[in-house]
Amino acid sequence: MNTPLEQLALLTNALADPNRLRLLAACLDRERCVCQLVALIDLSGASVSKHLAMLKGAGLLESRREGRWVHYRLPDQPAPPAADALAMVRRHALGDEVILRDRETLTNIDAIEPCELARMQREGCCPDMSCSPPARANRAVTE
Amino acid sequence: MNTPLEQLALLTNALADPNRLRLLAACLDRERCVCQLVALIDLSGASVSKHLAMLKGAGLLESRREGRWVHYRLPDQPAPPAADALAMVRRHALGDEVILRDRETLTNIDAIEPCELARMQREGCCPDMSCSPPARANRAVTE
DNA sequence: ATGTTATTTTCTTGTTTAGGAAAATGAGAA
DNA sequence: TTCTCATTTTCCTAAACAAGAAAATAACAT
Repeated sequence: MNTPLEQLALLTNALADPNRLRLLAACLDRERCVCQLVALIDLSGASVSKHLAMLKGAGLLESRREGRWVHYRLPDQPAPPAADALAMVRRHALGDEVILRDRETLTNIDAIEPCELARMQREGCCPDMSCSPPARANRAVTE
Repeated sequence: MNTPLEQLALLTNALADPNRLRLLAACLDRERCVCQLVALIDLSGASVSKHLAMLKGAGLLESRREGRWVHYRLPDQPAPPAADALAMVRRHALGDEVILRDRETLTNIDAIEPCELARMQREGCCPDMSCSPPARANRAVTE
């Protein structure tokens, strides 16, 4: 579809944003629902969705719909340039402080069901999960 | 100086432009003078200079001054992320049509001394080397 | 010194991009 | 159906970017 040069520019352009790198890094070990990624990154859902679409357009992520939720994950068989790019991100982003903090936050997020998480976001509590202790922090906002 | 994440974003941003990829690819096998790169790419000298500065700022190129001419080349020991990026460019850009055509053009350009090349550019002949046969085409503008 | 010239920087303009708000879409639930 | 709601798209604004022209540097020539 594109010339290799344009393909490479598309790929690197998709990586050329800290928020997109964080989103991509968050999907490196498992698939993530959009609402989880919104909980992780301090951006509107619309912006997160657009960033994810860009990563998908570059062949760095795939998406899968499950009911109301959409999950993003690494491609089963990424094209060679994308595979190289992913390897580079793996090697050099995982040592970053922000990414490390993200990974901790994600373990908290993983402890919450997507529907609970979505409700918390709807009701405006802890958009960045800063109030959730390691165990699981879904009771504080229930009633 | 920067966090690894910012460093990676800086690096990928530097690669996220077809003209910059062409400039970088042109330096993959040997160092190149700015005037050679201006002869290769259809952009003003100012724009080429800015693109090169960006590649240099990302750690993908070094520069060396020799008299009036400035030569750009790959770093002796690129930082690990830059080294990975360069390997990626090597693997995936060198098959591109534009890059292949550039490499042919560069063999023509290499046959011309920098001072001749600069004079040709000054006097407005063949800014893209399209008139230079394989041997060396510097007489046509000499008179 | 003065001039010449290759490169860089500054300045300005048009295009692209990131971001949020609001409307639209898609998929369950009632 | 109608409602709810997660996600995407559209529309808009502000910041970032690419490009050339012109001014500023840097280095050699005279």
